[in-house]
Amino acid sequence: MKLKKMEISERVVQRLTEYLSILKEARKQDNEINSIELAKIMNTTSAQVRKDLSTFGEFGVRGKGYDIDNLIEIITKILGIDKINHVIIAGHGKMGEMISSNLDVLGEGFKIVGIFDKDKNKIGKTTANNLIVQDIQNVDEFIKNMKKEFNIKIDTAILAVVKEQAQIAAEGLVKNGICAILNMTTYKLELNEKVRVVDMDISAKLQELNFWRLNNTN
Amino acid sequence: MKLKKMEISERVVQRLTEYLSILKEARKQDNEINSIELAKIMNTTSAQVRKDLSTFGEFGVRGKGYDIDNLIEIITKILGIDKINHVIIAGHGKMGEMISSNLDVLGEGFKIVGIFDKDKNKIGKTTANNLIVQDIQNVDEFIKNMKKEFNIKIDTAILAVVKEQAQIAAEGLVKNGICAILNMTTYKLELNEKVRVVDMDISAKLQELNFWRLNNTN
DNA sequence: TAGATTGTTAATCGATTAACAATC
DNA sequence: TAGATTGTTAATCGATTAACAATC
Repeated sequence: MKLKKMEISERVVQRLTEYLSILKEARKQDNEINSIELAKIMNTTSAQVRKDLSTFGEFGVRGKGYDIDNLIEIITKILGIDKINHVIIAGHGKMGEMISSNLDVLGEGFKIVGIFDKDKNKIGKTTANNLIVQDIQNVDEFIKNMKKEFNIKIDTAILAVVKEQAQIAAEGLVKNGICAILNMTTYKLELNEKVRVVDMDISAKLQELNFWRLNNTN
Repeated sequence: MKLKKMEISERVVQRLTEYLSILKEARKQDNEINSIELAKIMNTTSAQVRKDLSTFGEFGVRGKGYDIDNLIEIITKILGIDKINHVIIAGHGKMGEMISSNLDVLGEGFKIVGIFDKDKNKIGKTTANNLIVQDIQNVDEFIKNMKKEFNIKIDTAILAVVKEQAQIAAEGLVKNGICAILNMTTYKLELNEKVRVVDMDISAKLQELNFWRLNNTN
């Protein structure tokens, strides 16, 4: 598979994840789909669907449409979830626990290999997925060890500490080689721009929703 | 406070929630902030900050900047979280449980007043916040009752069921008057366009993050 | 071949930013 | 008044969409 290399917008990547979810659902009914059908589910135009997909290559068949399995495979590769990506969780409060006891929420392509907290009462406890909560102080050692012993490079973390600890915890992770953070806190992280951060804030999303509920113009 | 009524873009509302979070943090240090400082934290331009805010009115003082408390109050009102918004949770699995036992994640302005599930083993159980999990079949009755007895109108729901049940559960909620849904599932809901849906999908966000990690051009 | 749908170009639309008059 | 920063206009940039040649 040849992928074009170019400037890709955040919007396109967001939609890519939506396409993937839709395609997996559509696959239950059919083998093929065209840009018109995809657009309808996405609430957009067929032109956008075709343009989005053509960002990465030519995956369709003129006169027919797209093979769903093929498209799923391609998007899966583009998102890098055709392989297992090793992830650590920083913070084993309610949110961290929810994830570690419900690994399905991560979807395919991700594996939690370490869970860290700074609370002495939590450290040493075994989690639902049979990992042991480790001292966040030892994250450095852990990452180095995973590399040395298993040749597993860990550069992604889910940040699920309390918001007061978010910045300091994130900085610690970055210091130890983490360059991708899923930020589950409300805190707006200020990090080296080389570090990728994706925010995932329930309260912010609820606020958005509430605004639209109150200003519904539909 | 006069608010201009006009077409407001989703981007602006998203940023509004970010401004609010930043302002609350900044308030710990200072009383005032200007568009340049705000822009720096937001990774954007001061022009955008001023334009965003001026969408809703004139809140700044030329030559000085913005009063943080004032701005917090205004944005809080714009987002409708100066009042309590009553919310129900549909689905009391790991995700629903995480929220109901960790109400802080909702932020200010939201109150969970009902929790529903279809699992007979869960119905009747008392949750961490002292609510009783109710049969999702009775959501209709519950909403009517809240209106009649307490004059509380419930139109927002957090959808935290398993993805296989997402569409059918959402349709049920909408039938009973819900018009705003925070969708915590991976399922792409297809509902009447009058219904506002905000998606909050961990796996999708992880996928996005993974893409950028792999294609880091920073 | 005729019909259908892609991939892509060009036109349109909307969002961001630069620049500056207004004004504290 | 001089200095600073807003609010807003106009210019720029980027994203969406319409339209159509390419082609299955």
